[in-house]
Amino acid sequence: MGRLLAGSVRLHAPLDLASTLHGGQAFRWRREGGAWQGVLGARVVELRPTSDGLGIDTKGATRRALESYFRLEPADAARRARLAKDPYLGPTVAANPGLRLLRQEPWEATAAFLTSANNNVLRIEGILQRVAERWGTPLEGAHHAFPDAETLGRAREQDLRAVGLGYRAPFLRETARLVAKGDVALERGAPLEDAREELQKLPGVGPKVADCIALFALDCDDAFPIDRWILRAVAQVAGRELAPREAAAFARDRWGGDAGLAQQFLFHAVRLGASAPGTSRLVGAPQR
DNA sequence: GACCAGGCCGAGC
DNA sequence: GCTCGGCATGGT
Repeated sequence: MGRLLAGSVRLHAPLDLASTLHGGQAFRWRREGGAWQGVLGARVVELRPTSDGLGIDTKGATRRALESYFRLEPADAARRARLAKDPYLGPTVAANPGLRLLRQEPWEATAAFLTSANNNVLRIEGILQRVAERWGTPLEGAHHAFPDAETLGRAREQDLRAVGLGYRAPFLRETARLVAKGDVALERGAPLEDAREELQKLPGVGPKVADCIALFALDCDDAFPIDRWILRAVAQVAGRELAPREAAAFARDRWGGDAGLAQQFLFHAVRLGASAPGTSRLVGAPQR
């Protein structure tokens, strides 16, 4: 399978594939033995840690594409260094050098996080897989490209419901139509407030989903998506319960333009804690 | 059989 | 402006 093997690239950077690709940012990567397989654009990509554990061997994508997707860039390193000095977040940052923010394709991220509303990660993954299998272009290895907005805008609502979208089916369909028509632009480079306003024109996209799209696809590094998990994590940092609006202000004050990456560390830490009873406290949080 | 999941929408104040 | 109920679905 020459196409899958093409573009072999070795990355030398701390890159924890499990926490990054399976940590609530992206939903279409699959672990195959010791490797992770997914789709970037129209190409199947395979990622495998090197035997020394210090790098990643990749197939199917260019170095440029991978460095963009995993944000292997100076600005990210600087962000990490600043967060490492945060008294609460520092130990978590130091303990997880390979946890990264992703720069995903905007339309797929929009569809994915619209699907994520009031849903859980396992179901989101299943739904998006079925959407890709049903409407996406087949690729090698039983993978599929994610269907474009025009295609999903033409899908029948009952078919979208049948893959598990439930009441989100008409939202996804109408959102796809608006994006396909160009009525709503999914473009990088706009300030967070502008991106949020534009994204929330889409049905099924509210403040939280808009922040996820802005952070994980549109380069809004100050976006701070607040879900139930993050609210719990921020409460730990702040030492008291906060309303979502207060939590947003807290994050803005404390982490500013680094809030998005801070959020990913918080999400990782608090979810890890939830799956390991007795360790829910953030690494480095004060004893109370 | 509740309750929860990376919430949003529309109705009623 | 705000709060609140409803909502598809599948797993604990």
